[in-house]
Parts: sequence; structure tokens; C-alpha cells
Amino acid sequence: MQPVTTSASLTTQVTDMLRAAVTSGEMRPGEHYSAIGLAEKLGVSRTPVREALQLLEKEGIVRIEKNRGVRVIQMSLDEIVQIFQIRIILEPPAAARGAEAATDEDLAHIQELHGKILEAAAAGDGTQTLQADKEFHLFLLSLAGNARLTALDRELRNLVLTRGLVTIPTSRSGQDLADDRRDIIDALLRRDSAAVAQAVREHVTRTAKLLITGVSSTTPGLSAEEYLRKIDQLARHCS
Amino acid sequence: MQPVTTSASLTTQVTDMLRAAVTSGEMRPGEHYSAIGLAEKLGVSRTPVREALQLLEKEGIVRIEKNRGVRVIQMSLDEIVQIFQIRIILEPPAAARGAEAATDEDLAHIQELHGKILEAAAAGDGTQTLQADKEFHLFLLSLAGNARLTALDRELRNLVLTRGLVTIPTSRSGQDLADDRRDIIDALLRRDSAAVAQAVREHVTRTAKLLITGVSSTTPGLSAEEYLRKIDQLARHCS
DNA sequence: TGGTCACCGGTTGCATGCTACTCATGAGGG
DNA sequence: CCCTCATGAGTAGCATGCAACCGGTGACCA
Repeated sequence: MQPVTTSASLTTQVTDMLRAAVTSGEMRPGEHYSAIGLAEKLGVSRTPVREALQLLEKEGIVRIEKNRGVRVIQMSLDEIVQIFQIRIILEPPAAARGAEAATDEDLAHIQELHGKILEAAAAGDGTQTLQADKEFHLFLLSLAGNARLTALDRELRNLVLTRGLVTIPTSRSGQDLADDRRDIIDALLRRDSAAVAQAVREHVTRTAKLLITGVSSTTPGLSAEEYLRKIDQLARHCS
Repeated sequence: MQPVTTSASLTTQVTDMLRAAVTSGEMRPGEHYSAIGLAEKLGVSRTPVREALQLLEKEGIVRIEKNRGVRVIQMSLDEIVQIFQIRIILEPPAAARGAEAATDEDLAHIQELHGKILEAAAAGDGTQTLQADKEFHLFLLSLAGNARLTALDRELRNLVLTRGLVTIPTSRSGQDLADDRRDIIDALLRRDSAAVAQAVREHVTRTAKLLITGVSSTTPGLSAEEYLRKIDQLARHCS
């Protein structure tokens, strides 16, 4: 039904391309880039690139250094912790509400999405698995009927991806995460919203811990302990 | 110690000015504006205005209509509810954690900020009251040590301001809100984090209800009931 | 009279020129 | 030998030119 999708504005396209370049690892954190260079590479003028970079800066993906160029932000462990602190607060209640509001078709669709995760995981396609996992969770959250919350969560997830791609898919941890999802689905099918909240909470917490230990292990001289402690520092105050 | 604060970029300044123009009511929701017109009015070229508008669009304050100009978004009651649903989930645990982490100086500063709210309220300066209230809450949240959460909350608050300026300051409700703040401070001084969470939760919930009934009363044929019900639809699932 | 279409004012979107700024390098002085 | 400072290469930031595009209005035709 789309009328050939009159191609979106260049600025928008460039934004997406650059974001993809970052999450795919093509543009590396800490590295320096110039708007003029990126413009040439993409075959457009500096203006849309510059505007795209400003938007990405607002997302927290890059930092613009006045008259110096742009730098992909090397997300610190501290910021990763902050993001997960937020996710651990937000996602459980949203998922629980989603469980209440879900129709039978929604539940069927969830199981379908779950199937796709398993397929991708079985095929050993890490990127695809991550993508499918994201869709699964975002669909669940969207059932709560709060579009802004869903969008917010999507952005938080994207941010982590810039650091997370490498570290997530170890086989052992992949199994744990799969078990978590199984728990979520079981609770969903029972329409036990409290159990859904609990399962989601554990799932996100586990993801956070995996990521943190992973990142800190590749950064010698950094103790994961301190950061692991912080993860549920906020969530435990949820009344 | 600041080296004369080399003035921020024009784009940034324009962004702030336009945002202020929206929240102050100078630019009205639903109204149509052109980048070229705004640029003339501000005495700058179209480029920084255009870039500022793109950033504001990302914040959700305006919508850019291709080749047509820009429109200040008329926030729907539904979106207001969504924003408060998020705030009611986020703020209580953050405030509670802040209560744990606060130093004695922090507590003193909080009381100072509280004093400023009372002053502004006594002087009958609505705008100033709102501003002081924002600072109070954001400072409390910042004590939790999660800068991203604080920034997020600031943005959510700004969004509501585009609709909220008019409706908040009725004398009766102002007193209720002041009482809430009193509760928050009492709990803070006792370092009773659970009570802080509870008090914040009630405060935000009350604010939401005031705003919703206010807005719906100025929009005839709209029942507030439906929206009021939704407010804590998510928060009640906080385990 | 009703409908279609061409035109036109107004706007954004992108490209590009120019200025001012930042940082690094290297020469010159102490 | 070290420190200082001038110079230059490279950059973002802003202004402006130009084309493509949208929507409305009025003329023209059936």
C-alpha cells in the first residue's frame, strides 16, 4: 500500500547508515572521523552528514568535538550499568502489563517470534539471534500500550549494541538466556503477570551481568565486582 | 573557573530558545511555523534553525512536514498518560536510591531547593515555581548516580510542560503538591528510602491526575476517567 | 454548474563558499 | 636541552544559492 515509498530524506538515510555502521563495528568506538570524510564516502554533501551526526550525538552514540571531528563514543562500563539500571526498572512492569493486555493472537505471535530466535540460534547466526531477540522483547513491551516506553527501550537496547555485539554469544550464556525466555513465555501463557515481571527482570539482569563480566574481562585491570553490585541498586527499591 | 564560557554553538542556542518558546506558550501547539520565518525572527540563518528543529523533532516537541514547515505537536492526553506512566515507574526507585546515597550536604541542599519552591509559590510566580520544582526533583534523582536516568526524566518533564503550564497552578492543588513534597523531605531526613519511594510515587501520581483532569476539562466531550485509570496501570506491576 | 489541471507562492532539502577555530609541528630563543 | 610561540593543515559552523516539492487557487473545459 505504500506509494513506492518516496525515499526518506537524505539526513534520515545517513543517520540510519551511520548508526548501522557503528553497531556493525564498521565505525569503531574511540576512533576519529570527519564529517567531510564521511560525506565523501557516502557520496553526499557535508550538510546531511553533519545533521545526522547531531542526531546521533543526541542519541549518545557519537560525540562531536568542536572543529575537530566526531568520535564514536566508547561506552564506559558505568554507562552500561546505568542503561541496564533503567531497563531493569522499566521492562518488568511493562511486560507484566503486556501479559494482561495480550490477546490470544498476540500470544501466538510471541511464540512465533520465539521460534525465530531458536532458529537463528540453532543456525549459529549471532547477529540474527540478537535481532530476533530484540523483536521478541519489543513486541512484548508494545502490548502494554505505551509506545513511548517501547521506543525508549529500543533506543536503550541500540546503545548497548555498540558494545554488546562481541560479548553476548557464548554458548553457555546463550543457553541461560534461552531458558529465561522459556520462563517468560510460560508465565505469559499462564497469564501470570507477576511471574512475567519476575522472569523479565531476571532475564535482563542476567544479560547485564553477562555483558559486564564480558566487557570487564577484555579490559584488564578492571574489576567487574563493583559494577555488578550496582545493577539492581535501583530496582530493589521498586516498592 | 570557566574560561568565559566560549558561547555554545548557534544550533544549540537556537534549540534552547525554540524549546523555551514552546514551553512558554509563545509558540503554540497546532500552529504552523517556517524555518525561514523563525530564522529571521532570531536573526540567524536557516541552517542552525533547521538543525535545531530536527533535534526538537527527535525530542517529540515539533513535527517537520516535508516542504511545508514545522508544527508544534499538540500532545494528546494519551501521550501525557504514557509519559507519566514512565515517570511513575522510574522516579520512585531512583529517589529511594538517592536517599540512601545522599550526604548531609546533599540533604541540606535539598532543603534549600525546597525553600526556593516555597518562596516562588508564595510570590505567586507560577513559572518560577515550576522551575524550582523541577530542580528539586532532578537534584534528588541525580543523587542516585545515574546521569542517563536523570537526563531522561528531564526530557520527559520538558515534554509535559508544553501542555502543563496552564493547568498546574490552581491554589488547592498547589497545596496538595506542597504537602507531598513535605512528605518526601521528611522521609529523606529519616533516610527511610521506602517512604521516599512511596512519597515520590504519590507526588507524581497526583501531578498526573491534576494535569489530566485539567486538560480534559478544557477539551469538552472528553472523559478524564479513562485516562486516569491508566496512570498506574504499569506501576502496579512493580514487583 | 462541476470537475480537472496548470500554475504559483512558499517551503524545505541539499550543496557549497567562507570564516574562525583547534591542534600539531617545527623553528627559534633562552 | 627545554620551553615558547608562530605557522599551517584540517575541521566544524554558519550563510547562502538553487532546485525539487507541496498545496492551494483560479482558469478553463465539459
